[in-house]
Amino acid sequence: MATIYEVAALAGVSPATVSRVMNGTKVSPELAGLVRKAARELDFTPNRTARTLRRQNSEVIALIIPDIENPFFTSLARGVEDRAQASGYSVVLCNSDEDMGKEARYIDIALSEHMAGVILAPASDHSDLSALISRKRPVVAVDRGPHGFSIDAVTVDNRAGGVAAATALFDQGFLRVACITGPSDVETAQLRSEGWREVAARRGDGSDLEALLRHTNYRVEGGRAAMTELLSLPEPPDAVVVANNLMGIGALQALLAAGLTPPQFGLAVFGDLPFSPLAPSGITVIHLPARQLGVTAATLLMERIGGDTQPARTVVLRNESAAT
Amino acid sequence: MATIYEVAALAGVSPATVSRVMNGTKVSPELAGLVRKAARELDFTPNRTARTLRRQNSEVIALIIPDIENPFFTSLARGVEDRAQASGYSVVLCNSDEDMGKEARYIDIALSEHMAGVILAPASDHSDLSALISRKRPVVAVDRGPHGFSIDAVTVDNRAGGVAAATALFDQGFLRVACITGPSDVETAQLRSEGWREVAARRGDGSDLEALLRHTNYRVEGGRAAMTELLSLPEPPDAVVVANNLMGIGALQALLAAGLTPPQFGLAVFGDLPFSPLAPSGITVIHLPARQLGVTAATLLMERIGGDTQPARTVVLRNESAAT
DNA sequence: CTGAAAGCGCTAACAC
DNA sequence: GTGTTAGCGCTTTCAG
Repeated sequence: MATIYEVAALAGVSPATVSRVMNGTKVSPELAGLVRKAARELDFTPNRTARTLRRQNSEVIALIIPDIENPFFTSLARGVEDRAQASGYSVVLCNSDEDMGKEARYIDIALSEHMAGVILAPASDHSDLSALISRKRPVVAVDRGPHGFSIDAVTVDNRAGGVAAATALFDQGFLRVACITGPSDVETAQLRSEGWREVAARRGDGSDLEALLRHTNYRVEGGRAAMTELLSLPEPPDAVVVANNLMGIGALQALLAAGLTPPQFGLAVFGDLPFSPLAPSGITVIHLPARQLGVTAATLLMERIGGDTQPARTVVLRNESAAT
Repeated sequence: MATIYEVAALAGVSPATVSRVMNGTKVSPELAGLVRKAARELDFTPNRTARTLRRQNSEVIALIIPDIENPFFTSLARGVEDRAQASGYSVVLCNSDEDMGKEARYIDIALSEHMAGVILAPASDHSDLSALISRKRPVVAVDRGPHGFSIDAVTVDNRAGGVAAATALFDQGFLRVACITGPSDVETAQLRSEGWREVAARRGDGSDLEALLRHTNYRVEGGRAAMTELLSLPEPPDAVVVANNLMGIGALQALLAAGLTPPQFGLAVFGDLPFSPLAPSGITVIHLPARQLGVTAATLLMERIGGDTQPARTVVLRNESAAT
């Protein structure tokens, strides 16, 4: 792998001049020509490692998400990517798999590779961002708040979404509205179920709410299992609020398997049902602006990378419910 | 950010000793203890950039895929990740977006960050891997062959899949079987449609095959548009082979919109229909072992990184069709 | 077993 | 406008 010195030698100039033409600093056209020719001949690729070491920063940002197989997060990733590319940054995607250990490892990599910044959807409420903070690296939390750390964040109003979902179901005439939500140490899971609880406490049939609440993983199987469980209760619910897209699919599978087709059984889901061949009918979906979350997070990050030092901001995006 | 020198000073040893402790080389227990204590106190994180510059290689591999929003590729990514993590490597995911320009940029980054290797699903037949090859970096192509470059590859038998798909449809009694495939410069798209053509030429009703073939992008909208077009033909088909999962969903949308429910209209799709709430009935799916493709590719890459220099291998995974 | 010192390839003062 | 040179932080001979 050719170095700047070899290029310099071939072009008959100093390494500094080569560096200058590679970086677009002013150099006389003749020399620039020679350098470019030499670089081409040697198939020269600048060594980013060396450059990063010297400059103490790179042009790549890390995006750490908890589930790369969830279309919500890939869509968010597209948003981040598009925005970052527009500013000349590349983004590398890291899958924490809802695991704080893996998350910590990726944070470590981002840090020690001197990446320009990181955007992350924390794997848990206890995610440790202190390494990022203490080294003053630009960070923004997305989808889930940065529990206990004072950094930029962009989320949606999950509690309001929970309220809207439950309200929609009660308005449709259902009486026993259950709730399937995510892990109890994940913010979105808590808030969404809290929204549901608030409404259910007021409008429910007075039965024990905790019996109608299920915490599970944010996956298809989790939703299916929880739904199956709820259906086999002595007094089963007649409707359910499901806290994410994947679990929504699982719940729907369980319902259909039991011969219950919405709106025969009430169903409200957070996030769009991905890749549905037909517009889901009889299902209330709380639309989550995934891509926009990504774009916004990237925008905030770019500002921080640019040197913005104002106090941490939290931006809350609107999520419209769309009953269908 | 603390350096090895500061740790050394605090521990009263040389930088070399600190380095040794951090890397697990033999050091007396007393010194090792002192070093670890100092490192902890200073919240020391080794600088990977410097290490990589010095060692000329890193412990991260790049995975470049053409569409991060396609569950087939995210599933493949999980396979790569799991296998790589098992060997102590981290993987960063790059989305080429079916764009050779972006792809080239990511290859460049992988190269100039001295990543240990790269696995990529080429954006096109003309993808330029020469930079990787000439620098002798470990590379393996996955899902799509490495057109014209002699490197390891892992694929499925796409032509056979096309044959199986078309055959299944004719066997079901359909007479005019059309085909919706991907971009004409993408290998999988070509091979899958070739498989179809071979069968259709033999068993079709003798009408012009090219009129029944559509090339489009590998996306939902592409599939939907192409299906709509086919349906509006003077002599529309009565069945269709669709070359990927996303287009399959689009095609299904168009069919349902037209009031045509499989198996009323024949449908065979490559790749599992993701996140389907119910097992698709009346649809033939050619199962693609996405995760396994990833695992296998990562395994080959790990071998190459380990120094294996045998001639380039191509491994072809089995893809079973499952009519349902 | 430990330390000194020479770079890895690049950039950025600082001279000229 | 261009060249010289001193590092960025780490690993790794090479001595001791």
